[in-house]
Amino acid sequence: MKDLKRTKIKHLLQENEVGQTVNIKGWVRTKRDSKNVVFIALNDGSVIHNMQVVADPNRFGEELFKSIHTGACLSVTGEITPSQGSGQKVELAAAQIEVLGTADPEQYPLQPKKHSLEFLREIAHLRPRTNTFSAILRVRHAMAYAVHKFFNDKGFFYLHTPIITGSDAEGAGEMFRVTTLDLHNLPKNEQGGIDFTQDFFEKETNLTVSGQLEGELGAMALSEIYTFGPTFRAENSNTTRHLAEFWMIEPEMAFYDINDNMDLAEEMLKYLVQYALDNCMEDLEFLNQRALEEEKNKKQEERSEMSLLERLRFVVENDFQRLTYTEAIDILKNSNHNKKKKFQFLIEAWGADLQSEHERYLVEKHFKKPVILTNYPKEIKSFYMRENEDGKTVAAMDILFPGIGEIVGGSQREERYEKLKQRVQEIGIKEEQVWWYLDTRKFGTAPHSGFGLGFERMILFITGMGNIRDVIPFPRTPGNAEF
RNA sequence: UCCUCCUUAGCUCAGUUGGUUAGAGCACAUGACUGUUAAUCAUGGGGUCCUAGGUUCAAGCCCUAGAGGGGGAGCCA
Repeated sequence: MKDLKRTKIKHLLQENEVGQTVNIKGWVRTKRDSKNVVFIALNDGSVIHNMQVVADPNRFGEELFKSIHTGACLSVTGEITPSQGSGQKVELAAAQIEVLGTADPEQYPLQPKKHSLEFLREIAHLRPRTNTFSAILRVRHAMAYAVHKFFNDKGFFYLHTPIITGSDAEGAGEMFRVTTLDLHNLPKNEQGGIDFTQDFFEKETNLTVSGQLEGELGAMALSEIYTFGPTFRAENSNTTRHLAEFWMIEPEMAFYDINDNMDLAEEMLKYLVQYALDNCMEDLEFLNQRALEEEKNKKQEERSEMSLLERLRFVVENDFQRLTYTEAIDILKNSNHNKKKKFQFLIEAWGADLQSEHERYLVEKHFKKPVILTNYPKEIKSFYMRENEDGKTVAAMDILFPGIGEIVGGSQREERYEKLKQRVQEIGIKEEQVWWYLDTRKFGTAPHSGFGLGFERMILFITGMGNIRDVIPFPRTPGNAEF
């Protein structure tokens, strides 16, 4: 009996195994005892539900159960039987219980009760053992898998772009420096600056803030590629939607114009949501319930009109609203919100960057659905975006989601050599930094497009969580790199 | 980085106008209970009131500074 292979709880709850003798291993969620019977809810992370272990205390002796508390790890062997209670169909009648690891209840911080997310962040090494975080991590896994499946099925190639980069022209924010120099004794060059020729790469290097530029190199050979990897921003951003280390998905496609780009992004977002609905329903139902409980603590006007599951279905079933920046400015300028001066930043003239209050108004109040904004003024967008015929806007597109804001940012890339070179000069990027990027426009250039999707922002939307620190196992934010 | 709010038992929180020995629920321990569902019932232990300084006869409560955390803004994905 000792050599019985472990069975996952997910399997036992799905399949009819009544009468079978099986072994399960997992962590104790709760223990309830009375004189003649002990119930232990055991969870192994394979599924959100627990297996109820039923044991006769007279058979095992009192001492065994005194060492079993919430958090302990057990190996239990016994027969799967129909449950007499109403909470579950089957349960495990224990014949053998082995304590693999105890959890001293005076020290173990997790209790069978509701904990605040703030407290759980302080014990991020243990929070995967809660229902909420195990559900999030399973959904996160499923989404990562679905990203690869989506692109693979479309014939895109997964391109591994570098994490250490020697280029600081990506322009997406402050970078983390990578060096092996002795920080207490830095070598100096003749000008009195730091002599990076003595560094590991013999030049300044940083952690990547985007794989896009390298992604374009791949698209100019393989036609359609995507990247999916960690990205680093040393911005001092303290918000519920920014991390210093996050995961980004960046497809890049030759021969796609801005409209093809939007179609792909919308199709992908819908695919991911549908995949979660098809494959993660038990976890989503739990998260839906959790979100409903949380809503009760909010003021009436801050509550969302739809539940999490309703929001997910809504995204799949409805087309995203597409409009240009110029149209958006008109809507905002003529809105009662603007006339009654309810915006902190009033919309007055064309050319201003949209504040998050404006984006929220468009998505949550005006259209009440995901919005794709296009053709922004070139002054407020990046150098590599393709200039439109009007000479003042670029073929950019941002997808805005309710509650999250910008979830996708993309554009048709400037494929004309002279135009791109001119923009590089205007912005003040040194040509020797991006010569390889300019080469793609010199040799066999082609119209192409791409976008970036913040993976954690997508997980925020799908799980209904409110803080990005709760949808990544070990969040990195300013002042915090614990665990 | 800016604005704003918070910090009291392991956790979630109450604590009146500044006034005696700082409370509750959960958790934990002990006991009871013939099948529970975050079990229930009884009893018990558990406190650097974030830190430092100040005002006062008297500070958990008022003032100053600092630390940690939440929310919002900017930057963006």
